[in-house]
Amino acid sequence: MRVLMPHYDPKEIEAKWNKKWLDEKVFAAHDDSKKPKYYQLETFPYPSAAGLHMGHPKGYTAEDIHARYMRMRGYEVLYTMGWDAFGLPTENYAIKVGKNPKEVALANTTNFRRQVQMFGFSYDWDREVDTSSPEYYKWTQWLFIRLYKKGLAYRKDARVNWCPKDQTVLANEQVIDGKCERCGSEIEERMMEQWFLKITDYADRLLADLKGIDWPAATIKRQEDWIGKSEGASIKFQIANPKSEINPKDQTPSSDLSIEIFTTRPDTLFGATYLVLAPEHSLIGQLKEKVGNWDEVAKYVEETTHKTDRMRQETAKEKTGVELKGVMAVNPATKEEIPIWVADYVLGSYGTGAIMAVPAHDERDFEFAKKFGIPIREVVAQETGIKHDGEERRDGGCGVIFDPATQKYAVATHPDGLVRLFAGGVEDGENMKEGVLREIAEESGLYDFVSFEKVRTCFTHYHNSRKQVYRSALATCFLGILASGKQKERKLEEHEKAMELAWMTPKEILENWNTHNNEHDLDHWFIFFREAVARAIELGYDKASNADDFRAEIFSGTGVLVNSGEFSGMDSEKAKAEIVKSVGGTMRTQYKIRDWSVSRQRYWGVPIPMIHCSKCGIVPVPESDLPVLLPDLENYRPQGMPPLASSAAFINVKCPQCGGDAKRDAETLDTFVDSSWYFLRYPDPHNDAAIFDKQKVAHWMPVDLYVIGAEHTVMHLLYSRFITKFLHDEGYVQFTEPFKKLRHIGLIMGADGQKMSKSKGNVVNPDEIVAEFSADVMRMYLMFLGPFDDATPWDAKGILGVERFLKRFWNYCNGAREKAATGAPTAAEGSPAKQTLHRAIKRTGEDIEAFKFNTAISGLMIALNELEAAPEPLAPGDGASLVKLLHPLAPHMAQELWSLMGNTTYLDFEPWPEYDPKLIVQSTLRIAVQVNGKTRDTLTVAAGITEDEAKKAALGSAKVQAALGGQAPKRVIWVENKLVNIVA
RNA sequence: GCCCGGGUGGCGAAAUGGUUAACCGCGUUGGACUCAAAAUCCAAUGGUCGCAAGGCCUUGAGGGUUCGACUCCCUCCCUGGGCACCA
Repeated sequence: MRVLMPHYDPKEIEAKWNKKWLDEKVFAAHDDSKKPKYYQLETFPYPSAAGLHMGHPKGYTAEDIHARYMRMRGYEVLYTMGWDAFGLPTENYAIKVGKNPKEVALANTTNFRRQVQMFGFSYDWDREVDTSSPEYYKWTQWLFIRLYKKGLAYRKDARVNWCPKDQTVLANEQVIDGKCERCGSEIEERMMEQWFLKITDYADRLLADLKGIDWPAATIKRQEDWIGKSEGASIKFQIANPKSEINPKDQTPSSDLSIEIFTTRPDTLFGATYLVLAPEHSLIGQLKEKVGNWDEVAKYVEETTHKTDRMRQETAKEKTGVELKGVMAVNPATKEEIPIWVADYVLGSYGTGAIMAVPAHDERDFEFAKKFGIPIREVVAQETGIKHDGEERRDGGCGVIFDPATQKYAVATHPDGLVRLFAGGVEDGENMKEGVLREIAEESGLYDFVSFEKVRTCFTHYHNSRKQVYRSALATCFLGILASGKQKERKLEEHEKAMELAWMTPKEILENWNTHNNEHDLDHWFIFFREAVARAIELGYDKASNADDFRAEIFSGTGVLVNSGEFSGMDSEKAKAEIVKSVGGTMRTQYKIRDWSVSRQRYWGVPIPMIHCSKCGIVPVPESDLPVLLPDLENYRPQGMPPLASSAAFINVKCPQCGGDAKRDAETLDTFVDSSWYFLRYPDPHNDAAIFDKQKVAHWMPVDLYVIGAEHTVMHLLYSRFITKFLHDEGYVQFTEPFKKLRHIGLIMGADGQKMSKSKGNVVNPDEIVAEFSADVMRMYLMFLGPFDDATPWDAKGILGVERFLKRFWNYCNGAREKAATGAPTAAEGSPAKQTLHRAIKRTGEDIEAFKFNTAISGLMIALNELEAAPEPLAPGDGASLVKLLHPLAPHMAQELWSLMGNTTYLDFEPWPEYDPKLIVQSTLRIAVQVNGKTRDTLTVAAGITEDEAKKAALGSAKVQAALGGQAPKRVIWVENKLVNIVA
């Protein structure tokens, strides 16, 4: 008898179930459900004219799998869709096709809705939101007014990023490499009065609350970097009365003028040899009368402030600046007068716009000081070697001697074949330089130098092997340039008798001492020598060595203070607070994050609900008058001024406060404001009396799982966190973090491994794939391609494997059902087929929870392969379990199979099958037998074998004996249920 | 320059200290069915030497730790992404 199997027709099946799911509102989330809640959020799309790109269905499929799985696990799942419909691309597209943005947006969302419904995503469609609808943006405006009333929305004249093509201002985050994120035009900078949101007030909390949320570590780090917390100090430098007589007419007392700087390294204060003001610094103007070279300064300020950040960055390699001649500042630690410069390597927008420059310990200051010949004073000695208890202190120094005549360096050679620098301790009554000169003369006889100058200081820990003591020393290195080869008679101590003077190239020297430095005793010599060679090259004496191999490097780490008055000898970290205190400075925390610029001079956005009155100033629109509707405009194109300004009907209004003539704000809000709170609306999407019902939000929030593209790691997430904290402070929500768990979607690349883009011609259209295969096949293939958060290329052939699997799955399930109906025997308790099923139950559930969809699918493929090979089909109940496993991944087929089994329910509310741990345990095990870590045999043994039995069996293996070759085992290692390793 | 990922067959990838690394799938080769093709099914498929049995080699390169390393540590190379004068 031939069984007539139902034909698998995905088009029909998918259309049928998609319609039923929608019509019967199967996935409506019930506020009053007794089940535990689970809120799943996915980035609501920006509905572009191009329709879904591959990234959308990839992320949405993962969420849908998870949502359906959670429903089967007994959760009441809130899972929704909405549209981030305001924004520039829609407006630009509308301009291009000569239509109204509203019309374009409607067509786009309609197309997006059709597409996502085609995939069968299990959304609660009654909760759909659209940021461009007045019902939604009424509350965006309300939120803005609340922020304003708390002083968190304010206007300031600011340098803004202006996109000449889009005719609008962009947030810093929307400028990529100096170009507009959207259209790629080169950004200009303009001064303009703008609305800002004071996110900086929340910087500390935005940083602190990153602890304890389940987000990818890299995303947390990027948020931390963006917030950019620095602990430091601000210190005032008094301006001294001019020393010179450049401008004798200037009688203003200058003692009350001071420059406040911010530094993270107050420990280096004694090394501050000049100050730098940013070109924007207000003090520059105040000093006009005192500055001797005002014209030059003014010209520099003019030039640099008109440079955009982009242009500053492009010329960043070369430092520029002008000294304010005739004005000096007083270093509060050394009381020394130091020059003041204006230079654009200091940013006006960070800290106080002024710095103390410490060229010895800051890369940028070093570069600048070298270029302009400003003194470099070392105040931190690098610590080298390994610290030991009971060290004795003995300071000393060493010399690197260069002979220009032979282009070689002098070192001391010893019978042990190693080389050392000439070095020694300082004796009473000597300073460091004298001591080192004396030691060199005694040890090498050399004394006739053109120059002998200090190179670098280190604080070193070492072991004196001759005296068997641990020592620490402040060690100073000098570079001596030989004038002549004249030598005095050497005066060597007993232990130095074998020492010889040798001349070598740097390469030879480094090769010789690098080999025996096991205690790190000579780390400082290594630093000294490299630095001395770099100096010799720089001074023009050493012409043979390669400047790239020996580049002068400043030390910017922490260490032991030197040349720092009473603080000398202290640990630089510990000295920070004390130095700040001693000069009357204050410890202070600084952030990189800037306030959020939200004004946009475009049409297609939320009108800013503010009124400008000539009498009352800025007055918010009364909440009862919200929403301020976006008017329909004939000409909405930007023309350098906001489009709304051209509409007299919109712009002219009576002041709500005084009743006089006033004007509405003509700008619209950045779309990131729209999307910074949409997740709070889904729990109560149709509320007309409030932004949301507190109870409903308290019930559903926070979001349990948010799946989002990795491109949103900074802006959207930071803004959403900010708004959440604000609403918390206002008493609207009781949590402070909106998203408990976050997962990122890896890109789907083109077949060529490149990002999909129209210009590369490697774009794959989801509509076409679904038409050619089916929604279920496409869902499964998107998940099967690779790990969810990895970028993986789309392989047009690979999808065939998934299609074959689903067809086989269909045939197997129907075949098994019909065979069982004929009364044929089915897989019994304990049979291999039954074991296969239970292993699959375990694996599928675990992998879905861990977002390992590729291995979940692979596991089901393995299971199907085994089931097809099994002699008997699964019994009907077990077949039902198998169908349930498929359901989250390919819901249309699973639901159809479920229905063919005679069920009338929806699988989403059927319980996920439980696996029986007893069925998963194997009765026999395969144990690896290794000899010296190489597997030589495998044994099949009964489960629960003891260590002794296993070892005995392993040693009895002929292969093992052959591999041992007669050697007696030294040791036998047993790893339970896994292997025996015989070490011979 | 700095900070994160990543490098495994012809391809997408599994395995994150333990059963001779490569599961699952794509592709390829051979076979069955067919007049033929598609579809489907069966078998083979890391490299290398060998008629074979079998041996040797293999997770970017080199070192190290370990009884045992794709997995942990160090150095380097390549690659994707982020930040980039933030004092």
